[in-house]
Amino acid sequence: MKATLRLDDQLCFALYAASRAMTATYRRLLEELGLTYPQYLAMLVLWERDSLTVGELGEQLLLDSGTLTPLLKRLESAGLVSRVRRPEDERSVLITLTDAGRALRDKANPIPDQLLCQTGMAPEDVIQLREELKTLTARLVTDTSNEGNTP
Amino acid sequence: MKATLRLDDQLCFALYAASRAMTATYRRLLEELGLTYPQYLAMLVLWERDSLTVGELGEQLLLDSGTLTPLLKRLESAGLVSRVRRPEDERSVLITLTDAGRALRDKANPIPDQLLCQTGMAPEDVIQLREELKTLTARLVTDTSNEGNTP
DNA sequence: CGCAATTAAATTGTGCACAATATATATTTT
DNA sequence: AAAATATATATTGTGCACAATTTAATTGCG
Repeated sequence: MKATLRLDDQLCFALYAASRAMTATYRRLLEELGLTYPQYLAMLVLWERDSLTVGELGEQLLLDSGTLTPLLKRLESAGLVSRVRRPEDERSVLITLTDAGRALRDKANPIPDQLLCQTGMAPEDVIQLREELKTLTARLVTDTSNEGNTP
Repeated sequence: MKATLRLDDQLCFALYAASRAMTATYRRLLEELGLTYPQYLAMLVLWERDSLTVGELGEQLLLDSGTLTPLLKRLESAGLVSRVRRPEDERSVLITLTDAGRALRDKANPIPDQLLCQTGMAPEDVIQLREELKTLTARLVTDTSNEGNTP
């Protein structure tokens, strides 16, 4: 059977709509932390392992310096991270949490549960969907016809 | 069990990464049509039902005029659609395909199958994932704590 | 060593998303 | 009918994404 051009049939649109709805949900949760959703993702990575280079952060988030540099400058302006050139290799920039950045983690702690609640899904269903999405991402990213892609 | 702050555990990030990977895949497919991915979505709606107002288009795509107006102006510059005020209500703007816009559908026809191929997924699995995502979107959007959201 | 090639970030430019506001037209109320 | 209200789109401003280019530092090679 041939796939159609109907909007309703497109996996891509279901994905795109869900991703935007999810970001909108986070926007409200993150408002009081003063973070945007992509900034929150960067903070998640830093809370797990502090002092990463821009490149290492980008590897986790699948984002390049064109996106991360201005985002990290905003986090720096907000007093949450510091950006310093690595002495042993001045090409890379180390991103390190400030005390305020580390402290923000406490305010972020309830967010994952709040979000789970908003999805109205059973935790095991969330896990299954999440893993399906990871598989899909891996297939789309590693596809050979994808060579030369960002980042 | 408590949900964690680990990036790897987040449904939101799996969704965000998958959506961006999907868009990147489309970017290559759409290059020869001269369309961006959101422009392609708008064209999908118009190919299904021509002559829609900006608002009706936004209802389908869950986008507001702040996003659509400039996008549609670019489609107009590309000669694919026309934008004219509705005579019976000059507040709304009718978006109508040009001959070139209608003709572009032929070039778009193979795309859904090409994409299905790139996902490496069985069609029935794609359908199931798509419907799960629609359910999730509906839950996130209709959530009462979501009132006052865009659009 | 000296220089080409490589690597890491930053910069520039385009196109979304989306909040907030403005503008213009239509409808309702008084 | 005039004023108030509502509706539809457009505009403005911020913050991503991402391609392409630039800048600066490091590595490799002859």
